[in-house]
Amino acid sequence: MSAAMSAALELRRVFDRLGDAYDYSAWHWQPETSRDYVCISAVLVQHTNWSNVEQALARLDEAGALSIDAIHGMPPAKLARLVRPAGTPDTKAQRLLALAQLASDHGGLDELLSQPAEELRERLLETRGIGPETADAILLYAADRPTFLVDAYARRISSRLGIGPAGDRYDVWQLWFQDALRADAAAYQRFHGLFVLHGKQTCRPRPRCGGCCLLSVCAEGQRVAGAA
DNA sequence: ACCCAGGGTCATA
DNA sequence: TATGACCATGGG
Repeated sequence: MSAAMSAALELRRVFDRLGDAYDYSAWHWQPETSRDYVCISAVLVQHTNWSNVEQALARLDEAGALSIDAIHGMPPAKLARLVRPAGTPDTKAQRLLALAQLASDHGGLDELLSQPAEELRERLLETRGIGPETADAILLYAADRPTFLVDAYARRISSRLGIGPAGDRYDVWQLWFQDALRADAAAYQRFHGLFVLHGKQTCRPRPRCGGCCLLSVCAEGQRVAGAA
């Protein structure tokens, strides 16, 4: 059996178990989630706990600024005040403004997102503060394009299972996942959501093993007795 | 009082 | 190419 094939089988098993263990409906980026919400929260969640993002989103909502249009052209200091709970407020305000400007340049968010996937990804990556992961979050959840969203959990969980490529290059990991798992946007959304739901739980950089994770290895990286 | 978070950019070697 | 500093708030 080829390495790619066994990786695919292993990953399918992992997602089956995660799907049994976690309630995917609790995941916050659902198909019906608005595009504005996805785009804004994708920026806010950079290196940030989701609970902080929620606080920032609530403040934006109160201010009537939970949309790309409303953010466009807003004074940076004002926007920074609103997103402060998400951390690095000045940086994130700038990034949101850059994204809103990009949308405006293309006739609005819907028009921007309706471009072919490759062009859209290029435009996003040219935008200051939007790197590969944020771009793919927007592609996958706001534009509904099939792209594997690689995050710290996807890498960490896979590495601890003993699969996945060496190193941490985004494009390498993405190709590896996509080669192993050919799927549509809905499936890639689910893969990502399940990785995060699980990863938040127990997959710290330096694992402290309190109860074991639901995969075949515990958070310390040791095999769990009796696990499949 | 730590450690951590679903990144990205920039400076250095 | 690869590594480290920096951003900065809130939760465990």
